[in-house]
Amino acid sequence: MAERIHITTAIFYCNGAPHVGSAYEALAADVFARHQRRKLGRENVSFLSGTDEHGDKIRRAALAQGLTPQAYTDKMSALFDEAFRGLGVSYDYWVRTTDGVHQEWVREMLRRTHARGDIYFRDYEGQYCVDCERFYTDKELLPANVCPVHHRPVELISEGNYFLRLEKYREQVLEHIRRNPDFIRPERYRNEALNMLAEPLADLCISRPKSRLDWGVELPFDSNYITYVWYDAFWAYVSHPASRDPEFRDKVWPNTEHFIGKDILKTHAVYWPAILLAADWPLFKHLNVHGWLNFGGARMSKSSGNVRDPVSYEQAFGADVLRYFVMREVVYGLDGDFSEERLVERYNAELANDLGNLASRVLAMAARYFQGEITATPGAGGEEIDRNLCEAFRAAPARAGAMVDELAFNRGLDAVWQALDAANKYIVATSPFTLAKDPDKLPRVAQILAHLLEGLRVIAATLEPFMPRQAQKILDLLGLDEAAAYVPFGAGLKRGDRVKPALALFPRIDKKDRAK
RNA sequence: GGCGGCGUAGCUCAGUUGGUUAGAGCAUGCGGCUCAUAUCCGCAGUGUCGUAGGUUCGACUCCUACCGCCGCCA
Repeated sequence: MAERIHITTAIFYCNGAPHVGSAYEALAADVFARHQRRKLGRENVSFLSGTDEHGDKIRRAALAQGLTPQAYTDKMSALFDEAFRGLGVSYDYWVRTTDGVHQEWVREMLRRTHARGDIYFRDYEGQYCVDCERFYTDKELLPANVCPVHHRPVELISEGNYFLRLEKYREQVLEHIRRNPDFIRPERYRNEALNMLAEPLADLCISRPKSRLDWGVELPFDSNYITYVWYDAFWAYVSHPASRDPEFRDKVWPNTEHFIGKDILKTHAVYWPAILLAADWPLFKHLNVHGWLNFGGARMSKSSGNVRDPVSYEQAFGADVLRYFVMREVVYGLDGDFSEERLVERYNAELANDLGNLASRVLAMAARYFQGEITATPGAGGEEIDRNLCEAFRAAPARAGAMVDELAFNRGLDAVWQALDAANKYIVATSPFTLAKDPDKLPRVAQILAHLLEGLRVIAATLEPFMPRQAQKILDLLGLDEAAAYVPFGAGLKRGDRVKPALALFPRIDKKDRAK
């Protein structure tokens, strides 16, 4: 029986519009998910994303626009959903933390954890920052009791609250990370997590009194309180699929791949595992941590004003071009730089000249010399140069797939481009356009084109996770349906198949045009 | 203050357990082809591999110190 896996992005806190940074995370998870579906079968992969909609920041953002929190989050969640769908992000679940199924699930987990004795009540006094929605110790604060993140004064608040016994699970989480070297990847973040778990942990406050904040999930064991936003949000990874499928907990959840940004490493490497264990849930498989997407060298953030709207890039270049660029340019786990100039450079050199032009010249020759008909057997080459080319086409998908499994998206694309290079060199070396002038040599030309067309087919199939629409366009040009498109090299196109005339898949971008 | 990372060709970066004249892509110059989106192919480069020491027959790779940039924790 095939393995079933679960893939998640972070649940986006929707107090502002989505930007290229959040799109990057969704795109990385989507490329991974699409690849896994090809590998494991559509029905064995569930891919989840959604919005985190509770908490004080949301409530205040809503008020600022004269909306109720619910009306505000309806609007914002739809905005995220539309932006991601427009980029081709293919999640199976779009979870909102304000929906009924989710809230009931959170209450059930609270009940369960409380019954196990891992949630307790005590009085607490501390310096509270409304923007961070958390308490600070005195030494964490800047002079004059100012929040180190927002540089705004904190408030001294005294209240009773519910706490989760974090320290109780610290050793267990630590041990799990030690025994599973790739639990948190890349390794640099694993080391940081081990550091965080090296010292005793203060228990985690998971409630807020309704008198102060009522926009959240009510505690099942005390109606005067709601749960703190993080406790609620984590369970969004679980609530819907677990409510739908009783086998989810044991058969699917342990194979979960979380995609998160490095800013929320601590919550996902320390709090979330403890929350799971306290609720008697197993741990997930991997925490896949990515870096920042900078813009022109500067950190992209709302305060610096260089936040870029992913939709504007989608309109300018197309979703697939944006997807290709961020996956090719950024090393997963490290910070990357988003620059429009780099994007145009890569577009022209790699998409237009290498990929687009290869498709164009091969299809043009097939149309010109054989009216689009394949009159030789693809993949069954006689000469050494043919066998070498076919080997390149066989190796590329395997290599690319292995790289995506390891989150090395840029190297996966590099593997595909090695096959493209081999194809372009093969054309020059065999010169089918010269052979075609001699009618006796047309059988050889047919053989050359058959290999190239089948190679193009494999390349399109391999690129599908990265550029789903353009890949489909190439497969359409080759006249293939879904069943024939995603098979190993040599098993796709057959003698007698017909392909369509060439067209420019990626028209070159003139830099001068874009400058104005 | 503690822990960790990075510093390689003009630009962006590869260099997997130390082993022959240190690589790729982009950009630049020259040549070839004409099927193709003025595309493709070939050739040509340039480097005190952050600095100074050390270990070794041999160091971009290991060790120490320092300089610069950055991250996490406190």
